[in-house]
Amino acid sequence: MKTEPNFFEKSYEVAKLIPHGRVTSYGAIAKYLGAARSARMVGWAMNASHGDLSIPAHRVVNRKGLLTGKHHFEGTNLMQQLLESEGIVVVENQIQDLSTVFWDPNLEL
DNA sequence: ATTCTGACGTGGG
DNA sequence: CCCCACGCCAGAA
Repeated sequence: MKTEPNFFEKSYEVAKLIPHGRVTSYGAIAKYLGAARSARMVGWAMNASHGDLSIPAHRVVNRKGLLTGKHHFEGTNLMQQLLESEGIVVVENQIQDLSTVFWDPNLEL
């Protein structure tokens, strides 16, 4: 692989480490990986892991708490449905009380 | 090789 | 908080 496999590997690891009922941002993960400038690559990693149900990609949103990636999931509200199923309040693709449900790997780990 | 786009983030206004 | 511009890396056309 040309790119650092550790980047993707860690992305999956962190995603799996996200507690139930919590969410994090791509930038937080990217920063934890040491690639804060490549937050987009985290999203790309999630896309690659899209086939792995063990990776709760629905718990990963952008820093605004907006479900930007819901469009990549099946249907149109699967991501929101999953989040609400975990007790997270979501309105119009926007996570409410983000500061409460937010989970930062750098902070918690 | 060049250009654009994209599950993003930050800084200035 | 919003809007605008730039940076960032990887992949597709």
